[in-house]
Amino acid sequence: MADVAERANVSMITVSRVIRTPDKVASETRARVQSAIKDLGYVPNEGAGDLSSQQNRTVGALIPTLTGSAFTSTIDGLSTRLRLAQHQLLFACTDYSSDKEEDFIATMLRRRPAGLVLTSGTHTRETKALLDHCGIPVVEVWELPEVSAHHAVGFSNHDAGFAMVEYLYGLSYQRIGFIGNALTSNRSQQRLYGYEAACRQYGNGQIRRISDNKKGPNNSRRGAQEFEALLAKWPDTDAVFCASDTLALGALSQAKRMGLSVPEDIAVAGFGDFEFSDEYGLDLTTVRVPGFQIGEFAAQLILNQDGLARHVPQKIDVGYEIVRRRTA
Amino acid sequence: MADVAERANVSMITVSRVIRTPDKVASETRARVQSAIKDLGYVPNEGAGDLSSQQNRTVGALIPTLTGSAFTSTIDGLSTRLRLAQHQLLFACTDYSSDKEEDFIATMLRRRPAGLVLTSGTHTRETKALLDHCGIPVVEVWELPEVSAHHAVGFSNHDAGFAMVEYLYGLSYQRIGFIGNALTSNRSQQRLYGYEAACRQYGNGQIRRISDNKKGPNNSRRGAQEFEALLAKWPDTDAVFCASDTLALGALSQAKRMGLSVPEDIAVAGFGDFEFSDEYGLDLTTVRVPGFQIGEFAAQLILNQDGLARHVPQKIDVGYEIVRRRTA
DNA sequence: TTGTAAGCGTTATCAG
DNA sequence: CTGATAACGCTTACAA
Repeated sequence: MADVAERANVSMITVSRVIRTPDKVASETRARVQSAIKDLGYVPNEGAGDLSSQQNRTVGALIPTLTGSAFTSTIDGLSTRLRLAQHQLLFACTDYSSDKEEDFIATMLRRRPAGLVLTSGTHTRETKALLDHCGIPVVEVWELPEVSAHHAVGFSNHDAGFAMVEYLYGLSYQRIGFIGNALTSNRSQQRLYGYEAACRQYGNGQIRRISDNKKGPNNSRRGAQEFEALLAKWPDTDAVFCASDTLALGALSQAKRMGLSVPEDIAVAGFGDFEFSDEYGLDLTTVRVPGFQIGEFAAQLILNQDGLARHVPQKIDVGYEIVRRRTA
Repeated sequence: MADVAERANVSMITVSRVIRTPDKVASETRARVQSAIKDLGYVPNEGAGDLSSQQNRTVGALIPTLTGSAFTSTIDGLSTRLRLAQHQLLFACTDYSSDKEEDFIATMLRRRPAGLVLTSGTHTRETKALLDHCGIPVVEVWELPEVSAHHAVGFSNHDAGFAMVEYLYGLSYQRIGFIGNALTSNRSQQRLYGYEAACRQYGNGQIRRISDNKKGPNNSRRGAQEFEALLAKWPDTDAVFCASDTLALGALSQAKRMGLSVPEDIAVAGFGDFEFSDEYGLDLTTVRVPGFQIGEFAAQLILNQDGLARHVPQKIDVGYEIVRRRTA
């Protein structure tokens, strides 16, 4: 920057102004500085600028994993919206580990980001303390906690689960099972609660669910295994609600192996409306959630807070939608 | 930091040492400083540290999009490996736009990252200039350019395409088509070239491909459309090689709609071995690539360069694997 | 083992 | 409209 200033015969602060507030510089001077910048290939050091101005155009985001994840569109949305505001995204995968999450959050906080976007409402005690004292906006996405000190952009997983099971009952299915490891996240847990509530309201309240407490991700393999176990235990099950489309894919796969036709012998419903869900004649009935929008809203929320003293945590409900296809 | 120093009755530099090189501080002093840090909830400002030490523990990564992308596992791998080295990931989605790419790269460079990971070998003139003069290691992933000023971690898309088509000829398929928009990336282009080379070597050299020059992503819809158009033009086609599994999914979907059975009437091969590819009796024959490893290697390459003067660009070939399943 | 002084590259503040 | 000066929070280099 000193070189640019010298070449343009101005002081450094004028170079700074040309970059940040071009209007406040005489057009002649501006032109001189701009060509000096170009000639020298000068790239401003934003870190130094942040330090000096006590601002930061960085936002941190944490996701369990990206592979086969429902959150990819949310990250796309975040990235897209942040770019428009000249902000950058610090990103990390926690791999479903609370310890890694804590580690990542602590590390990100050292960069003094303008905000943090999280996909997990459950944190270690240490993490909570970090979050409560860091003084930047924290946005939880893909859920809508009743009480929370932080912002949230999402929807009611309970209500969405309830709505899907209600829909199944409306189609006259009577003996509905639940597939999915509810322990992987609060989201899965809430979908399970929604399922249970609907069973109580529309059915006889019986819960059909293999709760083996096995750890592990909600992948297709698990969907297939739980489907098989569920039918072994309750052979007259006529529908299953899966906590994710990936689980549903496994369930459909297993149904096929077992010679069951869907939805005639058994109906299958998923959650998420993943890319593959309406393809290959899969035609999966599922719950659609506006993932990209969630990312955009989360970014916007953080951008809005910029510089503000802390105030009331906001909640944005983006809703959900039952997508009726062939499997139920 | 000044507060911590005062509370522990030491100078700031001692606090700094306790954080960065604890061994170089007397254990008593260290304990005093550490408890002061804890009491005050002090979080070091890494940006300030970077500025002072002229280092940076940040790595930038750019991919077209995350949704339904083959690169998600690579980002997971990057994030995982970087964490072990206490580095952080700056991430952005270019949305297949060269202009956005240029914008993102310019913006990231302002943060003075330790390195850059890119998924696109084709850049605007401006971008190339930026990359050549930025003085940090740049790693191109998912391909292996013959000549390049940058590092690369990937595999030969040409050879992988060739190998798959060679495999199809080995199964006695004779009239093989290609599905996919080769213009979306150099990777698709190379896969097409590989297909063409195999057709020349093992077949009569005829190229069956709908080159409508339509822009747009290689999604399932496109796979279905191209499949239909291909068969309309060459009804006796007995196999298709798709440039991605997502395209293949669309092709399979369309085959089903057209009442064709796979692989009896027509074989279908994909590329990528996405999560869904061996599920739901889809059993897609495809090419597997170690995406996670690519990310890990790319991170490692950048970490290795840290502080070094620039030297010979390295190329790491992670290979590929034909995954033989039911569709071909 | 600890401390002092200088400086990293930028911007806020106040003057002119 | 432009500039001088003093930070921003930390680390290097050198001293003690």
